[in-house]
Amino acid sequence: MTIADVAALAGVSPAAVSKVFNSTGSISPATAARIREAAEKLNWTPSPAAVALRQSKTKAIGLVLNRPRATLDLDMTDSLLLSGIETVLAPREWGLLLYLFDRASQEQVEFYRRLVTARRVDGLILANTEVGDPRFELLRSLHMPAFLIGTPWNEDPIPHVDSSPPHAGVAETVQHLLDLGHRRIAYVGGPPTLYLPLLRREAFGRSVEAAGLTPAATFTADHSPATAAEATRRLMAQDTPPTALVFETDTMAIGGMRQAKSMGLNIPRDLSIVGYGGTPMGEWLEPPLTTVDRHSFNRGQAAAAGMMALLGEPIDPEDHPLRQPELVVRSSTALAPTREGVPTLLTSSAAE
Amino acid sequence: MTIADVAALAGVSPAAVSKVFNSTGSISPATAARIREAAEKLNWTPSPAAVALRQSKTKAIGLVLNRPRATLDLDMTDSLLLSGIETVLAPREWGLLLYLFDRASQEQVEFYRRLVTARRVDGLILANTEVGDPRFELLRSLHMPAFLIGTPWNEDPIPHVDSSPPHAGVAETVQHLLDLGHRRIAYVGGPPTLYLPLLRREAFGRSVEAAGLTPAATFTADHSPATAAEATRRLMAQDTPPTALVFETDTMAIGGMRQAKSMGLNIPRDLSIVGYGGTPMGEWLEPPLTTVDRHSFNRGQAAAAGMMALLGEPIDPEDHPLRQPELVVRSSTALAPTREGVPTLLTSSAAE
DNA sequence: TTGTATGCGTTATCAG
DNA sequence: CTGATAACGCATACAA
Repeated sequence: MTIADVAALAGVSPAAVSKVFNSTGSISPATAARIREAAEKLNWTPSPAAVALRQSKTKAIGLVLNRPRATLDLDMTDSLLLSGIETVLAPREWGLLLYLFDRASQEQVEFYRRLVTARRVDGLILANTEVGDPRFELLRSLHMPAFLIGTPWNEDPIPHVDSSPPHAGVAETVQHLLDLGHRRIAYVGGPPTLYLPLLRREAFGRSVEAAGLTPAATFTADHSPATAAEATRRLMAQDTPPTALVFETDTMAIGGMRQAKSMGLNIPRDLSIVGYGGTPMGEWLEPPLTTVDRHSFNRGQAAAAGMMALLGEPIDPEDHPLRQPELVVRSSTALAPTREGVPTLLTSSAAE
Repeated sequence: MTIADVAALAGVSPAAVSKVFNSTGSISPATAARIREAAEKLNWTPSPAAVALRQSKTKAIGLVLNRPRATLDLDMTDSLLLSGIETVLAPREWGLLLYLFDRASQEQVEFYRRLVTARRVDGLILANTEVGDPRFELLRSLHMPAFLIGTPWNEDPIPHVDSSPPHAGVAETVQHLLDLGHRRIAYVGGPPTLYLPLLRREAFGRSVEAAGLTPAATFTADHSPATAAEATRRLMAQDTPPTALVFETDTMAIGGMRQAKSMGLNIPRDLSIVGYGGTPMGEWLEPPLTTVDRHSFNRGQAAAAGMMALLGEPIDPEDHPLRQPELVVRSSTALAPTREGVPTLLTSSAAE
């Protein structure tokens, strides 16, 4: 089934068929209809391979997900991202190629270089900005359109989509805890290589300082629940442990929550916990997790729309506006532990 | 950068280059080396578009995931599957296209028909067999190679990978509960449309009956945690509630666990809970979830290897053998509640 | 408004 | 063992 068959059936030239299907050139409505009908009858659709060869465009985009073994498997915001992207591409008949990059087993520059020379996609959607991330420049120098989900770590002009500020929700989180009377609020972050988490932790520090408190933070080697649990253990073993813990990700919060409970702490009575991300699982934890929902599905849609626009596809990114992250208050946060029956909330002086 | 450039640099014809890169025909080692060197220097790789056009092969496979809105977003075994597949394809330079099928918004036959006429992939990996599933025949009639993760509902010869039996782990689960002294074990299943879950529930019934007990089961409208929670509520509100609940999926178990706890039940003291699937999150729930780990990552690898073999790629599926599901006993299961201090385990007569 | 001719980058066939 | 040539299916420039 080729364009020639359709042309023959419609009694026209292949060129005419092509023009109709690309709404280029001009074809009389009558013959256009005849052509469409013929194509329909033959169940014909332009061959992506031929089109790709002819136009050097694949109508496919690639999504690169970093796969830090321990984390991707646990957090599901990536699934939502994926889902959102596919939802935008599919109706437009664009393909979505999935690439997993495993830092542990491959060299990054080489990885992207191969991706580019493979020429399977017209553009790449990236995520997980790192401090000093060389990918934006690299891809630009390789002439591969790229779109970032997140914010570049420098002034790089790479098109991207992210909430503004990127750490949106952190200040609200702190305020929420302050409102509940918490004065000893600790932050549990991961490694400082990922940029967005870094911004969040800085934002946390600013918010806490603005309230006249001294920020306390602990950092772990990765974002896995296991290391977050260990960090929690150490924090809570102190003489004057925090009354609230803010985790850099939901995955960490889950690990921390479990650790706290295994230490006999009641959440939220003895300790309030907040995550970040909005994993759907949060709602089903015990207690349900207070977190900042980043609306990953919508984020994926926005990114896909942005990428399509970047590639010249007729799409209005405004149709897929990014929803700002929002603090979702569930039951893992509550009034700070009282002292002699008086909620800290009502005392006039901060606990420290 | 085309094959011609490489040929020129190596001082040979394009055909020679092609032969070297496809290890077809015969080329003297000397010139072959020269050609490889030239290709390396020019950073050349065959254009997938041109190859696809010429050979009508895309070196890409598609993975179709059914997306029952509420479920995909919660359970992560799909992520693991994806990850496993990609891990096998990437090193061989095959692409992985992701397709999401949303039953609610599209007609299935039409969906697959489009997928086939689009000719973007050489084969399709399917999952989530349904009773009466028409896809295997459909794709066969459309001459699209398909590989199933799971088991066909009928005698369909579609190549597939699954544990044997498909419900492996269920009997072990029941035995585990019996060993703990449970006699009132209820099953919480989802809709009867999905075939593998159906097999599991049947296996549950058989195992329980074999122990001389009467199987009790409740079914919900979908596999979401919300409906599983509601089912749990009803089950536990009975006069003589079960002492153990077996859920059809981990996602359901999570919903059920939360519900039970909100009813004041202590898990596992008052109620034992078992899931199925092996979601990585299970380890971090409170208490950690006893479940049957299906090794989804490995399952994905096996499927990818099977699909590649089916498509004639030189790969030995034996290199990616399927690991059988295994019961992972964590803390959501324990001795059945005692009567007057005596564990049911030690009484000679069953509770009912 | 429509048709013709050409080339996109490869590989398979066949002749050398 | 190697090279010339045609064809894969389509879209574009240009001629009609």
